[in-house]
Amino acid sequence: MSTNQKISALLSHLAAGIDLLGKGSFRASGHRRAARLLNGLELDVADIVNNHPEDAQQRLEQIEGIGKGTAKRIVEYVTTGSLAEHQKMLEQVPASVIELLEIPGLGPAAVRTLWREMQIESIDDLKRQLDTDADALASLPRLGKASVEKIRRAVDFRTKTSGRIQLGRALPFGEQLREELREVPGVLQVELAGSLRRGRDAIGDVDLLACCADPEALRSRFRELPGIADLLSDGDSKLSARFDAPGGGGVQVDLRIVPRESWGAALMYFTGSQDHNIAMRGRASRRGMLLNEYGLFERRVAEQQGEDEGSGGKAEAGDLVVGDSETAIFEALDLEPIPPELREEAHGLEPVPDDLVTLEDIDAELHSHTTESDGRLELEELARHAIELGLHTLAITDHSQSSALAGGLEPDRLRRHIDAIRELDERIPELQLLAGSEVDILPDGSLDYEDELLVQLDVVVASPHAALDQPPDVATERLLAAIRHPLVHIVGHPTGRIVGRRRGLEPDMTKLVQAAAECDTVLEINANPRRLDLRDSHARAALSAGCKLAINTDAHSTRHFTLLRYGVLTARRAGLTRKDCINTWSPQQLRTWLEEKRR
DNA sequence: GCCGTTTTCGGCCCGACTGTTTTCAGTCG
Repeated sequence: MSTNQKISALLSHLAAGIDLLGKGSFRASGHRRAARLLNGLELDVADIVNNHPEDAQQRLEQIEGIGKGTAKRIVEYVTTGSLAEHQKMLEQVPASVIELLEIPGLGPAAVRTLWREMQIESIDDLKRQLDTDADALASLPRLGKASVEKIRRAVDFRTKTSGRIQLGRALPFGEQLREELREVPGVLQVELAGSLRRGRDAIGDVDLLACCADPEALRSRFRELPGIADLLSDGDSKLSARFDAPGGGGVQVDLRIVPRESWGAALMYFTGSQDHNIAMRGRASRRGMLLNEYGLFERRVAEQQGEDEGSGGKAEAGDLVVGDSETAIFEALDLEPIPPELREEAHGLEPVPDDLVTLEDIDAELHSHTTESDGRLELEELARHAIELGLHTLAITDHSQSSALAGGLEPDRLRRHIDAIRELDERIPELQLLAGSEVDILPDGSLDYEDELLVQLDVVVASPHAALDQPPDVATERLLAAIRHPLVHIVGHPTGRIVGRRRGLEPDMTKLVQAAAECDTVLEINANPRRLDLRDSHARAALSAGCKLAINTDAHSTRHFTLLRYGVLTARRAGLTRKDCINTWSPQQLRTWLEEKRR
């Protein structure tokens, strides 16, 4: 974890403690806001504190959203390694009590009651109480039989699933539900919303938005969807259920039914992010308008009755300006439409480059495997498939010798493989076939083949595969060595993380992206949804340092080519444009770069 | 906690749904 992330986690935790102690919910949400901001911040606050010890506090306060309090806490954490206020909070609230807030349906008030009235201090305590004497729980103030059953189901659900779901599983699942609902007679629109629409690498639940001439037909179809396990709420405009997700585990799905005239406002509202919505509302407000999930309205100040007169009325919605289309709302607020992927705090309401990369722009795959190492397809099958997909360039990059389990090639076998690739390239003029290798970056930063062999390859993708739990400073040097190696073109899945499973390397990204920009070495966004590595925030940092990026599927089979869209979503979240994405280049432009990079 | 062409103090997104109440608090997104 970077320092930013560590402080962010501490502030979130502190916020939860403040909530439980009842010490002001606005203070708590202020901490949460600062935590979110730090998490998405490109620059490293530790650098600011270390490089400018005399005026670090003032420099930090320059950052929008960081005030005196947070600046002070950042300095304290970087210089001492802890936060006194957080320690003090932990003396009053056990960490295991804070964990209870992770159970859906349990908020600060309920957790406080469980803790104070029944000495329930952990999820295990809660499970035990549910098993032995659930009635005692039901007798607590503002609880009851129905609430307790809800909590029981939520606790069971939690033990079955591990939090967020990878985008690669959630998106096809959400799309399938969307198609089922689109078949309901009278349906006008059904769309995915939430973090799924924004293309985040992992999502907490699936949000669906619909409008329909016959809402009851839609509601009853939803209640009967295959895989539904538990209907959580069942109102006129909002239904919510837990589903058994494909491949085990479960996922919560929310369906909201909105009036047609509010479609755009509702889609915008439920797509988020929260920070984006707040920024949009703020912009509307400054322009004398009011934005909510029903539309963009003229703002009218309500006349106050009686004694309150003169104390300033509450703003309320006047005439509808626009509501049925997202684009129209952006335009009414003098903004170019912002695609869902960029509706995050890191992007703000900045203009969007008009050549933001799209799936259709990608014409080259620069990282793929054949049966020669651990791929499923023979060389020629793979090449033919690439042609069917309309690619003009395919790099064959089988594993190097150290990846023994993946059938990595010893030097002699690689030499023969290069010959086979070149021979095939001659035979199929419609595809530019590149002879490459995915060379292991060994733990010490050296590469898995001698330069004499590497130089014979058209393209070298260097990737870390082992020792992925190295300390950050060792990982930084290891990856820097690969980035600076004159024969390396691309660094593949640079951190080796697996979404939600393996943290992977945690190098100093600022140093890596600077070096990559200087050496003209390309960093990969590995499109496999298990990886999505570089992740969005790292890719954004790379772009602002002036790096070029590749989006590769790392294909081991035909199915893997379909994963490209996840890489593109991640790239768009970082703001990647066509010109900075080498997979969009022409065959000649690519060939020229590959050769000139080595001069 | 943060912020300021409505404010340096007093606001902070706000509506739907549920369950426990008997008019509303808590939770969620």
